[in-house]
Amino acid sequence: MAANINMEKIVSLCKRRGFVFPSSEIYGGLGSCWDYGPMGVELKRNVRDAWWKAIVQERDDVVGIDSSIMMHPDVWKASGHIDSFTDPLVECKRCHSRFRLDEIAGSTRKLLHSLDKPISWFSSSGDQLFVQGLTIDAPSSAITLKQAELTSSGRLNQSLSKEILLEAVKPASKKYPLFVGSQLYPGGKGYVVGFKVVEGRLGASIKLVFDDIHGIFEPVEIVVDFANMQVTQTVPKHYCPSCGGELTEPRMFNLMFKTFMGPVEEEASTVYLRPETAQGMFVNFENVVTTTRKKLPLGIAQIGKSFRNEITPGNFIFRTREFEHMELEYFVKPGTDEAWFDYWVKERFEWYIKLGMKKENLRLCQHGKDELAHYAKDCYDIEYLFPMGWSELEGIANRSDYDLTQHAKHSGKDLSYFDGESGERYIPYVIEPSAGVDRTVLALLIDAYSEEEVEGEKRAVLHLQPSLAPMKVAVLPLSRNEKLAPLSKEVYKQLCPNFMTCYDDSQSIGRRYRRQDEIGTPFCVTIDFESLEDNQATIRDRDSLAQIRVPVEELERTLRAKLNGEPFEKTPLWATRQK
RNA sequence: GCGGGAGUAACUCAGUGGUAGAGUUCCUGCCUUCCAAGCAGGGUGUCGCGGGUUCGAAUCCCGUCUCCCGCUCCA
Repeated sequence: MAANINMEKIVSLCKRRGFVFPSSEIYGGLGSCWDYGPMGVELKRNVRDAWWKAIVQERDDVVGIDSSIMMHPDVWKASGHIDSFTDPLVECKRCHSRFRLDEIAGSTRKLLHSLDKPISWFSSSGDQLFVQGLTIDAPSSAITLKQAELTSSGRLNQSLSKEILLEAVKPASKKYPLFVGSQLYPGGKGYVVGFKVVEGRLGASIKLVFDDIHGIFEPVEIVVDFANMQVTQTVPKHYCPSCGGELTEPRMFNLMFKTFMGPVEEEASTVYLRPETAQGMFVNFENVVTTTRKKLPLGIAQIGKSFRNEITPGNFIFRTREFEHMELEYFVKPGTDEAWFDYWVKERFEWYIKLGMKKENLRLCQHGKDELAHYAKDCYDIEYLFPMGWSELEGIANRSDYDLTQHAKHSGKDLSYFDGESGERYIPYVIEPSAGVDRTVLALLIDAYSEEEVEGEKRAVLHLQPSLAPMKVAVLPLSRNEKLAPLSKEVYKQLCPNFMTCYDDSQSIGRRYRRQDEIGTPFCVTIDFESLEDNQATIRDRDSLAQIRVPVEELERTLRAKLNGEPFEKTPLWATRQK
């Protein structure tokens, strides 16, 4: 992404040129919902088509389906979405940050996973206070003291209550680990923490809360009781990872949209809007296998809307509650899954480059074991450098045999596959590349957008690959002079059955070129007065501004060749003709 | 939900109590006009909504709605 591109520019362009509008705008808009306009719908359709072509059309091992958005409620029980899409959330009472409870507690590791022995020793000399004996199992080089507060009367300096960064550095000596100020040192096996006490005396006790700055480790609370010369350690229930504050009781949130099937709400059964299209492929696995007579490896692909009641959507069309998925479930023999996983990671990454995205704006990112979804054995993200930072375009997951096994269990149907070649029967593994259409559209817009100088004037242009451009050709009479209209209209009529073509005769020719640049139209066909005599028209190339002149009857063939990537000659014709 | 920001023309925004503005865009006309040309015209607004204060409110007060950003999440 170029440095001068921000989201506002893209949002503004989308609004002005008819790519994306806020949903229900005359009513003030609806949060996180967006409508695609005349240009946007073409671009989006082209993205879908490109995916479908690469995944279904050009492969003999993948077929498509289109399953319904509402599915049997038991599907979501089997898939695990009822459980894992229902996240208990807690909120910090102090800074009001919100977290998933399992992120803070369940999946985190203990910062002080063990104490060799209860902390039983401390000394105080001069103006320093030392606590010794903490054994910290922390690979990270820095942890933070999140909180230090007096818990009984005393005169420890208040400055201890502000956040202090504790850095692990080498001890000066193994025998006598040193401590200075508020730094934490690894002392052989354990750690020693020392605090500078400005005003302290026996009779006070102090509570310390330690936390890893990366938020990976569970916070630990240590109370040093000076009166009784005791140090006690407790693992507090939960503290806010960002400020160390107290958290509220967890509340349940279900990320799935719920609705009712049947006209009377009370009597109707609850159904969910699908949060992914994948389950449609799993529940139809057997249907597809038997009707297509395909053998494994076999992929089932689908493009369609999904719905997630995200706590916080945002970043334009990047995260919305209603969005469009392009998902492939690729069923393979267990044991071959890892090779196929690698294959699809590579294949999918290449796809974005083939769409014309700049390679430096794309990267692969492997999920850590901790971040894996409930069904995943391994997962890679394809990320794009959006204005707000690297964010995910697509996830490629090895879902193992999780889904088919779950559905077999819940439905009572045998979903194993009989491999005629080896004579074995097994539950296939699944590799799932799952991409977001809207995100891809956004990334393409950002990637294609550029501001350039032409003859000292600025122009905004979308360098979209021709296959993606909403309009392929614009027919532009040089002026609105009535003599030019008949031939121009004739050319338009000739081209529009073949390409998405628009016609524009308002205002100056230069202005119209700029308009087309801004929506990414690759070619403009200009009819001038000479055309009336020689029956030739000019084709102007969006990227190079070069022009060529071809007979009207050759336009369709030439445009088709250029749209398919035939190179354009470089001399700007108008420049040589004018002077 | 919490915090911050913002709602005025299609877009970007100015306008701190006195006739609602600018630039861009858009439209029409003229011009044998090739990269946002020129000239001449033109259009646009419940100033987010509802109350209140005031002779008078885009402006001050109260309420309310919505959007954007962050937290969160992940395609």
